[in-house]
Amino acid sequence: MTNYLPHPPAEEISLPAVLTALGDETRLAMIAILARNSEKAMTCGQFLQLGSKTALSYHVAKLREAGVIHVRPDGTKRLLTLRRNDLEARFPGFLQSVISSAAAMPLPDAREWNDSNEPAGGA
Amino acid sequence: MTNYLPHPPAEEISLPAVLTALGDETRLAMIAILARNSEKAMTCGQFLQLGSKTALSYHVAKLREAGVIHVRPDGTKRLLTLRRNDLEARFPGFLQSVISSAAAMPLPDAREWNDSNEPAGGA
DNA sequence: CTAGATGTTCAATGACCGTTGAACTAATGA
DNA sequence: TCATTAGTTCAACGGTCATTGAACATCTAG
Repeated sequence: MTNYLPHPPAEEISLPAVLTALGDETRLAMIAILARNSEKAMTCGQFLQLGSKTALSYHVAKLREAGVIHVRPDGTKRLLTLRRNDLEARFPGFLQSVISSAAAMPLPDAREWNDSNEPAGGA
Repeated sequence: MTNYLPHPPAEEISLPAVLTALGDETRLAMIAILARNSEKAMTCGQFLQLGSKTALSYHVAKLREAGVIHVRPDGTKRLLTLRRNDLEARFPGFLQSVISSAAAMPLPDAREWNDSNEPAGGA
């Protein structure tokens, strides 16, 4: 339960805050990608297609502070996961409808996000 | 079909735009009220509890431009209606989940919005 | 016509947004 | 130890947001 970064408790997640957090093309794309890969927790680096390191850091913080994602430090990385259960408990049906609709959207930067974009062979 | 003010066609309603439009306490309260009184088209004046005339005009324009509401001039008034069908067609389940969640929220200005708040006695 | 009611437009204002680049911290691994 | 990897922090910048007050338009009623 090592919880380094501040996350709002589930009961305090605010609807306007969540709507604002998702009302940005980049962040909406992020949660669409997170939803698609919900099995394997992703890192910030997986989203570099969507913006610079600095911009990503900013967006990740926004999503975390709004209660949309959970961020867990793991070594030098951050593991990102959607707070599906918390959001479903608070706003039933909401996240799923957003994800479904967002999945049909073109990416902001129009690059393909492979599901298999592991460094693979390593360096 | 007299359509004076510019509304985006249903197919062009954008999810980020809708999310941004709803990510404001005042506008979220407006659509919650509109949803509650969906039988009787409301006027801008019905929302004066939520802000000044000028602010309301601004928020109504935002909601209209995002495709969330339809605005029809009627004499000196404007009749506002939620674009339920258009939104449901484009983002299934989305609006309903937002409305349900927003209905459980406290009002921004914390005043009671009577369903029967006619000016009655006037000044 | 004059008054009143209902909204709009405009300029101004302070606040916040999203991005950038440079500098920085922290963990990994040879 | 030293370099690399992964992400953060900071100051700065231009842009947009939400609000205000004053002036304006427009329709309805008498």
